[in-house]
Amino acid sequence: MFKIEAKLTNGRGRAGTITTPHGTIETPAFIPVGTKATVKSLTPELVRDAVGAQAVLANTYHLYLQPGTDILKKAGGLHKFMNWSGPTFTDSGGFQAFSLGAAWGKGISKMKEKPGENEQAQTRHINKKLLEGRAGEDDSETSGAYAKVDDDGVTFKSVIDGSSHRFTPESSIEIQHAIGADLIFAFDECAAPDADKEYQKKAMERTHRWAKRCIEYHHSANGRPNAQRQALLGIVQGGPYEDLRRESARAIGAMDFDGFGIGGSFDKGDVATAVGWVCDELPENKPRHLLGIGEPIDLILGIENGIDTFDCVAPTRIARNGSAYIRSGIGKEGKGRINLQNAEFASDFAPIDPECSCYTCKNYTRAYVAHLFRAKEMLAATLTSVHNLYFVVNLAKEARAAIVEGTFVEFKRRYILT
RNA sequence: GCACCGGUGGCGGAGUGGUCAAUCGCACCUCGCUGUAAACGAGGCGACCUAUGGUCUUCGGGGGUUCGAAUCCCUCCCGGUGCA
Repeated sequence: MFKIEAKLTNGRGRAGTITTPHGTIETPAFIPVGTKATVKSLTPELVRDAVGAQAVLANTYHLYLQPGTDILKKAGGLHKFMNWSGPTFTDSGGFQAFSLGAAWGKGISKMKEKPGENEQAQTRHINKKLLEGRAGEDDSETSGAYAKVDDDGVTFKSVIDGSSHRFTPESSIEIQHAIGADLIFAFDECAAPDADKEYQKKAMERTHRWAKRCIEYHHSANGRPNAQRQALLGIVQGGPYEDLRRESARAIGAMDFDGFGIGGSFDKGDVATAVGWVCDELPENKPRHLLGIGEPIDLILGIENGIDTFDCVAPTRIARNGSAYIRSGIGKEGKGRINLQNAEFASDFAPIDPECSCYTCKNYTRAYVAHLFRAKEMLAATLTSVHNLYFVVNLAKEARAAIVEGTFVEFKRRYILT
């Protein structure tokens, strides 16, 4: 299923291929997120041809709520339903235990500012939590407005209609079998970045127990049509702590998974370090997916540290919110992105990124896209999403070529000014 | 010509003697977004200063009443409606 073609001599990175029933993924690769069986604002044809994506990743929780498992089955599975003929992933729904649970309403993401790095941001979060009376809530279980975790599974409220639902490792895998993606993820618990080490350990151990249950259920489901064709990836947790990360990678790495996901919360700016710990412990002959991480700088450093595939909502989300990636400034004082809604771009008739050769940059100007945003036209999101996704997809492709050709150092230097 | 209603910050529109440099919405200016609760969220938006405070100038123009006016009175200008 996974084949390594080339490796870095002075790093953990590798170039390879993941073979699936719906085609091959050349790695490293960026996988666009299509949570509800759609990459927001794009047609599958744009995702394939304009973006050049090899695979997409959908979400079990969201598809289970809407349109529901039965519709996916009747449609003949995710591929047919959304008219995407290439490889697909589904996330297990475990992340929603975090985003709809501990993180709900707190304005926090899984990326934590390192202490002292941005005290204002930290203070803002704390104040927000105090204002909402949430500080210090919950003890043994992670709970929030829409999700509550216990040892057996997670109880959810639908964000659509408030109805109650429950996921367990078994039910998550069962639903993922019905959806029929080529690569599916074990059901895990993503602990909040503000959780203490004790809780991170607890969530990690729970994730390990759930991992075993996922494997058992997956392997026992021989009668089901999709099960044997689907690759099951286990998820490493452990938060920002090296000992937990290594412990988790060893435990998950020893289980009978087809590949691995690295999930959970990280210290901002230190993702690559944590990724390195994990990849040092994981078996080399299976693919590694970094869940939910994918800013350009993270891609470059993640690839260097042994990641094969990435998914991330950032390219499409910031696109819809008016920001576009540009090559200059990545990882340095420049931000590596521009906010097209800033006044300066209203009459800037250059392409979004002068160095980019995507469909948007070849045909449209910053001023035009800026106008679309101000006018609240849908095309703004489409054109900017095409650019941002092309940017990260292409970045991973360039990295792959650089690994194969032995020019990764030069590749890295082109983007990151050191 | 007479009568009535109305003129508030870029726009719309609150306020109708002190707690008003003036609620709110839009626009505008920034910032943030990392397994999508997200085409979203946050902050700013008269000027100046020895800034968790102070000073000055603002509610069509001018004048007045009052300790104090966007708010009351007089007058002028402008807009709308009605009657001749």
